[in-house]
Amino acid sequence: MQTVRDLSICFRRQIENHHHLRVMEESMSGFCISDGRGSVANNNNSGGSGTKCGRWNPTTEQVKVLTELFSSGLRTPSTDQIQRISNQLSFYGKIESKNVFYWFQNHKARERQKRRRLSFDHDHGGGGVGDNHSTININHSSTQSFAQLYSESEKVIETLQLFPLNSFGESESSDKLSSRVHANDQCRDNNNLMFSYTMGEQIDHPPLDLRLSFM
Amino acid sequence: MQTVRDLSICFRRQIENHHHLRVMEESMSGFCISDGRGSVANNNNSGGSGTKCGRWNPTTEQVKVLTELFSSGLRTPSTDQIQRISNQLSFYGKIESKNVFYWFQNHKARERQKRRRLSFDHDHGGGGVGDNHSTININHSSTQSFAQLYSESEKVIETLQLFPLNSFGESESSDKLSSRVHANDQCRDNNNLMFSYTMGEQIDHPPLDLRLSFM
DNA sequence: AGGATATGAATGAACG
DNA sequence: CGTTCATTCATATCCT
Repeated sequence: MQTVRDLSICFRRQIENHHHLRVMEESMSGFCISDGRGSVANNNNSGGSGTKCGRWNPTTEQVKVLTELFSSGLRTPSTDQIQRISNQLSFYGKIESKNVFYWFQNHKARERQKRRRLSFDHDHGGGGVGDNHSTININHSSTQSFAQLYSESEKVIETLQLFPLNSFGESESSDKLSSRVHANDQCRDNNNLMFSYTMGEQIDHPPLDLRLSFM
Repeated sequence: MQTVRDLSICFRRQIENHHHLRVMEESMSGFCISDGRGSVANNNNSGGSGTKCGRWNPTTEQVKVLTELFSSGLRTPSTDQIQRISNQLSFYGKIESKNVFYWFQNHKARERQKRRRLSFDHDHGGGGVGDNHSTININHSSTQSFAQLYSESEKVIETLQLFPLNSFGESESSDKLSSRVHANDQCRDNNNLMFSYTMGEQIDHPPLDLRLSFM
């Protein structure tokens, strides 16, 4: 399943077909604190499915669908959408809605991170001209409408994908950054007096009167 | 209008080549479920070397106490309580009141979110294990005694006026240690349960309805 | 074998 | 309060 890695970078690049297939059959439920690293390496072929447990291991089909959705512009599915997607994907193997949730969360974050890194490099490398427009930045947060589209005609999705559908007139106005709390006082530790217990092991409990200290 | 977020990110992205310090304080207290963030436990204080302090990293003891409080029924501590709790927990390591505030916010929110997802998953995937479908509800499973105490002190939960109050001018100010006004019911924040989620439409959806073949 | 990378999962912090 | 972002941890997988 090394496809995933590459997929994330390009938009809609066709997933490399893998040999194989192999429906999944896991059915292990919930958690299964894998006893140790040694657990099965399960280096099966690309199927990548039947992992032991403990962590969802998406099927190639699942990844494929998710990726396509993502490249279609879906970035932050609503709870409702997550559910639907999850239901759909459960066909290919075990999956929970939270998996879908995390998947999008991670995917989005990592894409952003990547881009950030790139622009960062550019900033230091060249004249700072924003020449890297290679990214579309679909920032339409209107996931709701998307839900509609999604559930009805997938054709429209394509539209979304084509362009932001949102004027760029929006100014950044990054002057504000007021930030209410904003932990500005960082690194203020080391005023904790006395030794730190945590080292060796359990300390008794020191001030545990919390509960009793109600007013 | 991205505000602080966009700006702050660029600065943090550097501290990462760190390659795990993974202290792994062995032996701790009995078991280490390693809730996500593993068990870095305190990397703050005690050494002060890293001073990485970008973000609060709760010690196991802190988490433990917070969790107990939560399971006792405390969900939205008042500023006052936050203060107290923070003070108490500072014994175990660096902590600020805002951390406590956020902790409860997050924990509460995630509890709900999880519950929501679970119900969904069960409704459609698992074959209807429990219904437990709506109306959240606090799970006072353990430490009932605390619940008792807190239910009295809970006072008006809605007093959650944002915390800024970093001014620790006065000390504990345990002046009125008996302002137990009324033992009002604490669980007033668990009455939401929105998301109607129309049952009718999403039911089956043969697994491949996602027709993403648009491209 | 072991390091590097990819990525699932979790969570602190913050926004609207 | 519900969401979203950023960061970190834990693994699985890949690569040398």
